[in-house]
Amino acid sequence: MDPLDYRIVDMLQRDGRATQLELARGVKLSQPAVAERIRKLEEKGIITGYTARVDATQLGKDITAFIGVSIEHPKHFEGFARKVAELPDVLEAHRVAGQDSYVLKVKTANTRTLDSLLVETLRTIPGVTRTSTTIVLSTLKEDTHVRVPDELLNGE
Amino acid sequence: MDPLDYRIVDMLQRDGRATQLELARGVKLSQPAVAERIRKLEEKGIITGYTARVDATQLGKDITAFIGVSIEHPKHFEGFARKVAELPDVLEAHRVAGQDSYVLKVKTANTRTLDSLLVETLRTIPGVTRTSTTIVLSTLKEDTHVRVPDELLNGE
DNA sequence: GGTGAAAAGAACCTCAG
DNA sequence: CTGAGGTTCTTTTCACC
Repeated sequence: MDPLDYRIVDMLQRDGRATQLELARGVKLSQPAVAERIRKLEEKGIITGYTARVDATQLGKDITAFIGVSIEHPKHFEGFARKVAELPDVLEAHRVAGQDSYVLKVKTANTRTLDSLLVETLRTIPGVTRTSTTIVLSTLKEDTHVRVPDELLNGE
Repeated sequence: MDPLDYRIVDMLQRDGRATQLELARGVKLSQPAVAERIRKLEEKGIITGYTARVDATQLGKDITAFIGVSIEHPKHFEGFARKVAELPDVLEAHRVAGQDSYVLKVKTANTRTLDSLLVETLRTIPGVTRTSTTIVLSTLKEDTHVRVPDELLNGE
């Protein structure tokens, strides 16, 4: 990983459909050199894929919420993880330090579907003792772009 | 938006570099028909862009955390929003209902940079009275893929 | 590691039907 | 929307530095 690799990663986060030639101009290398670097970045798992960003509201998901989930005993963690991984409205699931065992980020159609997710789905998973839901009123920023520090983009 | 549009959106979320021909095969339309639908989906803002997914850890961000921020009075909301939008380690910022005024999702290098973000940056923004930080221990799932309900992918 | 040139393959746009 | 055609662009390959 040298500064050129970091800059390629940065550019691809800004435009996931950038061509090798465009990237090559950006980093001042030849296009085959960029092709080789991208191949290695993907191989190393630094670039894990490419995706289209979408407006969830226009796909009928009007509610975003964070849900803290308490689980009574660590023996239930694995079962919980397996269940939650399959729920389509759960975009993220993190195990966390603190009161709650997990924090979920969900995008769901409306309050009815949120209610159903909470009481019919999450609370029926073994070990779940409590959920605490924080509803998002408005979103200022919702990036996935992991910024690379300037020191890494230039020369240390 | 008909089922074919939903399927195109779904496929592009899975592979943001899918070609028009690949998508055309997936939805059983001709390639020019798909090109036109994508153009309209972008124009309507349903597809908002394309991005490479990356492994934040390999880019030196070892810590993910959620930070609840309390602000003493709504008059400080706008200033807070402006400041926070520029912080590179803050990937998301949501105004929320409940105790806290905002919830931030951050990815940062280490505990030192997290501490600096909290005490040197966030707590110095006018109106911020309190922050509560929830550190992520492990992540089960961190998608951006907004799943489209099966009813919409097929025929209602 | 990188370059440059050239080949091979796709992608995308246009347009008549 | 389709199908075909043409143009352009990407990507791969390879000899050489």
